[in-house]
Amino acid sequence: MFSKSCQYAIRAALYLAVHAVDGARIGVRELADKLEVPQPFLAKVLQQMVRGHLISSVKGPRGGFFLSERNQEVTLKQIVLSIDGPDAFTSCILGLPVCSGTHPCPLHFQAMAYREGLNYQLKYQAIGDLAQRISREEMNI
Amino acid sequence: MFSKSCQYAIRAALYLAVHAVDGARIGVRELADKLEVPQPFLAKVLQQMVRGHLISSVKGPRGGFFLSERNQEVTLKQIVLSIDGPDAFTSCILGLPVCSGTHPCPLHFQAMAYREGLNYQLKYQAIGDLAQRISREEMNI
DNA sequence: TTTGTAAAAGATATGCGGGTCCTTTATTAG
DNA sequence: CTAATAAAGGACCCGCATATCTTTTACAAA
Repeated sequence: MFSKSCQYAIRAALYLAVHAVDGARIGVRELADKLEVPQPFLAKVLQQMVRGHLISSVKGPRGGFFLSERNQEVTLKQIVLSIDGPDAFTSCILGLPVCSGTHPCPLHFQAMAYREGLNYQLKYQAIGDLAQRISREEMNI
Repeated sequence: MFSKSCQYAIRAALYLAVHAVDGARIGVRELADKLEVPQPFLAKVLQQMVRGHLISSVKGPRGGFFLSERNQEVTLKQIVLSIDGPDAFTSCILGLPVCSGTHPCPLHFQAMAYREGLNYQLKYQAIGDLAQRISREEMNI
């Protein structure tokens, strides 16, 4: 479903939303440590996210990554779109090049029903909001 | 979601169910041709399916692949299980090693709803039945 | 202005799913 | 029995996501 990059991206964004509060910044080191993912690779994903304006960063001492006000409004869908591209939700589950409502594959409608459901969720989950739920319910990231 | 191997497997099984009727056999050549997939790779997938008793084959002249009575009862879920293994539906959508109802990731319940629905469909779709729907509604395979 | 720090950037490696090729074995038609 | 045919099996290759390493750039504190 999601690529490793995308999974890391989502988890990193959520971690920042929960922990990089009140102007605090978090470095790759801590981030990679807490998420238990390879540090150099995570760094790549993070800078890709910065370029896509999904998260923010400052260099230098006491620098690191964080979420601006605007970043808090970013939805999970935007992250997926930015990292994995637009095909993640639209491509045929059987890999057919042409598969639509009018020319469906045998699994088209089943797959669509459930993907649209998830799609809808991601579309309306802003990182900031989700972060509150995570803190409240003590979820894993 | 599904690996290429698994997609090919499902499509091949469905093609056989629709076209390899009345004791007719179909060779890799035709199968690869009609499904528009690489022939040697499809051959691998097919023999894997034979070993898993998902489809049947006979060697020699007029040989090829086909579905026995028993094969017709095979469900899509069995195919997925046999090719992609049991993690296809159970692994965490964010890649967390531990993610369950009691220790959920932030997307656990949304993802579950989505996957369980599809899972249910696959579990109860026998290849033979699905093939009839495909013929009836002239679907792509 | 200098120095330490941390991200950005670029170049490079690796593992594995995906894909190919070649040889062997089984079957069946003649 | 033989020859033709088609699947089975083994060995191999390749591209890309994934991962790493090194150098450069920016910033902040003193």
